[in-house]
Amino acid sequence: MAARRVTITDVAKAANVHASTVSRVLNGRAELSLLPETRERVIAAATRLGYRPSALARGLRLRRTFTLGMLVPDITNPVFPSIIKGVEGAAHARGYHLILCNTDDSFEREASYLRVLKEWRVDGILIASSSTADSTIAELRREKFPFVLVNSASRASDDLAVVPDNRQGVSAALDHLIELGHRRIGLIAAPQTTMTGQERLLAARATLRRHHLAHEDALVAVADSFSEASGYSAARRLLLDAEPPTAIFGANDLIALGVIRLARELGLAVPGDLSVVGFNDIPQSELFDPPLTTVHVPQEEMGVLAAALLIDQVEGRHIDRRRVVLDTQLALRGSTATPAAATTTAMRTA
Amino acid sequence: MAARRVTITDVAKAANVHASTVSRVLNGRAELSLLPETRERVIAAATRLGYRPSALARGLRLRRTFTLGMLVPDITNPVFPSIIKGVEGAAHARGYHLILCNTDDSFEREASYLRVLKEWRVDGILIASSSTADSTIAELRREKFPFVLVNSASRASDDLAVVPDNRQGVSAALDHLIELGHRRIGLIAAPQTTMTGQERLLAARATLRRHHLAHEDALVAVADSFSEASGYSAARRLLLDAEPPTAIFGANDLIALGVIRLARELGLAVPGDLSVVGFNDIPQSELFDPPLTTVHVPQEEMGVLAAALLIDQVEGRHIDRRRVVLDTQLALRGSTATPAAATTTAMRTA
DNA sequence: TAGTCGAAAACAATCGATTTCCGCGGGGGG
DNA sequence: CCCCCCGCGGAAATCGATTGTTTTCGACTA
Repeated sequence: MAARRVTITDVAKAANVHASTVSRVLNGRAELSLLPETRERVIAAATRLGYRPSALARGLRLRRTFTLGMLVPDITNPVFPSIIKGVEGAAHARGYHLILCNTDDSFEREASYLRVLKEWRVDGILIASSSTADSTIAELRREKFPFVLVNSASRASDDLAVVPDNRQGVSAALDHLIELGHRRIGLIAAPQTTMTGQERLLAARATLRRHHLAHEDALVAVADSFSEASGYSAARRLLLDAEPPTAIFGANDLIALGVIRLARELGLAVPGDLSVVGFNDIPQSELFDPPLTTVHVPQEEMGVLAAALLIDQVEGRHIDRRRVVLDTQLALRGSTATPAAATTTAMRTA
Repeated sequence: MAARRVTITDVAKAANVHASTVSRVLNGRAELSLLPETRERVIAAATRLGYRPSALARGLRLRRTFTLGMLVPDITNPVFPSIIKGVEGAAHARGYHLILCNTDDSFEREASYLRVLKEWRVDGILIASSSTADSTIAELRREKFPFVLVNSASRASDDLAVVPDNRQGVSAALDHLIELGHRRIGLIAAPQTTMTGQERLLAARATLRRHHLAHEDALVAVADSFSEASGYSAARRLLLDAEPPTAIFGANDLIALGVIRLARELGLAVPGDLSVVGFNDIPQSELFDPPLTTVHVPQEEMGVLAAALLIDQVEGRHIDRRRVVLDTQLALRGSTATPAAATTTAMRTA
């Protein structure tokens, strides 16, 4: 198959020196006393032969790979590409690259990938996979393996993490609905096996309580996953009820889009008959029908910060904030309106 | 730092055998005459110590890593996550994993990542990066390095590739517009430095010619990239013209969305004043305002097939079709209508 | 009883780098 | 004149696995 790669020994032979000398020339620290002439000869030989050191051999010897692993629950959820882009950019800028693993929301694959990443001796791991089993993280923690949580935190507050301010975001979203005059507000929570799911639901309930609004069970549905399909079927449980809500808060944008899809199928106008708010502000949010009102999260920045945090840890730099919480901001768009508008707008859809 | 990993020697010591014996027990082929008792002892020791072989060491020795590399031009373009998901799933099922690299449409990063992937001795490379410099591919070809092109082909027809049928797709899209009665059809092409860009523009021109329609230069704009922003600014050049088109075909969905965004800003109703068609059928296409009429491409399947093709090549299996061309299908949705509707619908928007 | 055979497991080379430890030769100081 | 030190670069160990070759040892046969 592929032509034999050129090794350090080949270069050494070509330059008439020992392999160790080649190594010294190519990555010796500041002037290890090498004859400039030798240095040049080696470099010439290396470039002439197109020498590229084997990352495998180097990693084995150095016990470092300059590689980060990243676990993502579902790459087709548009939040993640943005985060990944941030991570990737920051990592690249600091000389690291990324092995990306899509766990498909499966515990099993998550565990399997985690093993693989360790077998590859990645220098650190980024976990965006919100369903991460606590035992998995606990193991990393126990082994003192460098890792950073992105987008979703863990229970243990001294794990390194970069997360959006869920409480603030959720609260802003619900305040907005309430201010518009909504009283029957439905909540579609994300799976309660995830921290994100728990936090957002908790924050939502707290906000409703603060406004002295009932939050009956009939107004809360828990989606099976962070996907549009799950949002759709969870929404069924709220909207087919005898007394449906006039507004729904979805734990993320895909869930909110699922709600909108169902609403459309049921002939409900959004926002006329039903206001919908999401969370994340995924790309193209303002091009949806209607443009999605949602909680903006600085996704790419989150990725950048997470990568920086991880690399700092890997390189043994001092870390002053173990948990970075990013401000969110409500993006007001077209999917929310006063409940009163219901009748007039319904006409158009009918 | 992390506790020292347990190595094969540790297991050997614990089981009171030689390291080579451990290796044979753990991955020796069918019965190399090992005492069952020894076998059990080794396995017990390995599991007790939680032994995980070092992929680095094994890769070095085996000259195989069971790892594939993948180059993607822009992970935030929603086509790619779907493709990646397919690739990842298929690879995982066959015991491979994926190093994903986002080239950000930069030649330089592409070349840099390609080097990195080779340094890591990935077994093969998937290239979805449509702007791939021919020289880059030529090098892979010369070195007989296994690679497969996904989503965009190369000029050399015997490179392995899995691509959508651009000609068929484009033709269907334009046939549809023409059938609706459009005569002034604008084309927003993708960068002509990419094969995809060239093919789709060529196919579009051929289709217009087949219908005996003029395709003046004023009706063709070339976007700088496959992004919404580029689509937006390219659209300016067509829509601010004295005699703007009544329909626009965008070389991909993001470009089409850029057109729609501009149209909206200009107060043009879509599809009333302007019909828009895209290409790819990215997720959530039917939730846009208006739901996007676009050429459906089986994205995940493309990824699955590409991974299978690459692995077949890597494993030396026989390959019967070097280029797999997948059928596309026009997804008729709300962004296209007869040009006549222009006046009536314009009212609503105004 | 000596010799042969074969199963079981140890030995050692190898993959391709990095790095510690030395050796060699020459210059300077005592 | 001898010794020490320093600059340069070679030798060899090491990282953690895999695998071809030997060794060991017990059993069986002549």
